[in-house]
Amino acid sequence: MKTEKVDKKQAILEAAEKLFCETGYEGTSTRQISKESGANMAMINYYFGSKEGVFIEIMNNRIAGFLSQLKIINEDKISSLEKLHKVIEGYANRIFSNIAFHKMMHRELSLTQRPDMYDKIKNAMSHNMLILDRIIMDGIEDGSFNNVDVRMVISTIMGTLTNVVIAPHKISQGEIIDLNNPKDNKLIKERVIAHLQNLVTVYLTTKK
Amino acid sequence: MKTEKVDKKQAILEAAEKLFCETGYEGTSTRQISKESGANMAMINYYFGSKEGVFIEIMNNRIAGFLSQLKIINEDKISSLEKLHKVIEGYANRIFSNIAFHKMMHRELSLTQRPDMYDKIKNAMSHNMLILDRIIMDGIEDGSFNNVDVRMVISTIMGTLTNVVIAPHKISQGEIIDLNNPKDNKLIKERVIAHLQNLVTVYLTTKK
DNA sequence: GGAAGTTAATCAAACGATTGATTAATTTTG
DNA sequence: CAAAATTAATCAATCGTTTGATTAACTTCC
Repeated sequence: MKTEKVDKKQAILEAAEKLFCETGYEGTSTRQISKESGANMAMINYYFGSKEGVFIEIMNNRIAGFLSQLKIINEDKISSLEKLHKVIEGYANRIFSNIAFHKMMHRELSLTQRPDMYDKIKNAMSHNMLILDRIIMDGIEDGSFNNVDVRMVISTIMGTLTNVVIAPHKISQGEIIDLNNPKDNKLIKERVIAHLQNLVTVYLTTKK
Repeated sequence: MKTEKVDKKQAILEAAEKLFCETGYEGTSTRQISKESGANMAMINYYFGSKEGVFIEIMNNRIAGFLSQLKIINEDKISSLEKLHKVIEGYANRIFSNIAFHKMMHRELSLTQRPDMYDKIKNAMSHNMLILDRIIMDGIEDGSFNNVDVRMVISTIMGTLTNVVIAPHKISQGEIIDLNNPKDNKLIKERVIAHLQNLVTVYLTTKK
């Protein structure tokens, strides 16, 4: 029996996300999406109205999941430093579990075009930055953190994570690191988590 | 007299760079480049062979300048920490003096497409990372630096700088930061330099 | 020195291919 | 049967590139 009953709508979304990640929004044609998803071209407009509609839906889905995660951490009854460690771990896990999408997000963020998308990503990011901001500020105010440049520390945390997944990876003892390889992915992820946690601990809590 | 003699070739390069930075490679048409530069469409292919030829020429020009800068620093007779501080300052100055191009570089780096361009950027980056690697390794070997995860420290330095210029900028005491505004640009640049220099000093030289 | 030859630079127009989108007809489904 | 889903065919618009012709400046040669 061939009751494959693959949801065409979902198939389009998945194919489009894959292609957008690989070749960018402009670099992906609706015909490619059609072929990759197995759906007829017209289905794209039938379900999403337009190519941009597909893009927006993908972004909305992803960002929705992004937002809810970190709120809980900030309400834990733990020290500011422990909160920070948890946030770093949470960020890293999310980014490393979908590197391609994270790349795409940054790509679209660096374009002045598509202002609605830019605003959406910007808002999602700002929200995350706000949580980090609050945690670090609390730590400074209760005296457990040094009086650092909060905004810059946030840039360091987020920038390091982004750089690790985007920047070209060097050879590690003769073998090329491939973040699509689950083993390498896990290894690098744990390395950057350990590094960042150690870094913020030293930088924020070392007394002069 | 109508000897305007504007170098069309240069005009195309400048217009294309501006447009590529603003709307991306795929998002920019040869007709736009033609209109913006005042040159006939055919001139693009006449001088550069193709649209991609223009892109490659722009990249080559920029990267060429990028490479020579940092070599000198590493040959100075100063401490590893001072070298590191100088490199951070050098990076920051270069990035902040041409933010749009730096964005474009990162955009193209996140695309698996256009492998020749990817390789070019990757090589340029790798070279810079190698210099940083050498400086930090030397510091570790002569005992002036802690035994840190060198690759991750490099990601932190480069990632922080990139994040500051790419990530959306928050409101600072009621006013929006605009890195195209020379005053804001200088301010933020000095902030991130001070932050990174302080960060690496604390992280690399603080004894446990 | 001036006619003849040669060159690079520039142009408008057109090329075939591809783009995102839409139509109208057909099939599937409830 | 009617509504929803799917299809092939087609749309106008735009894409990057190429063409053939023209201009203007410079060499070459007698």
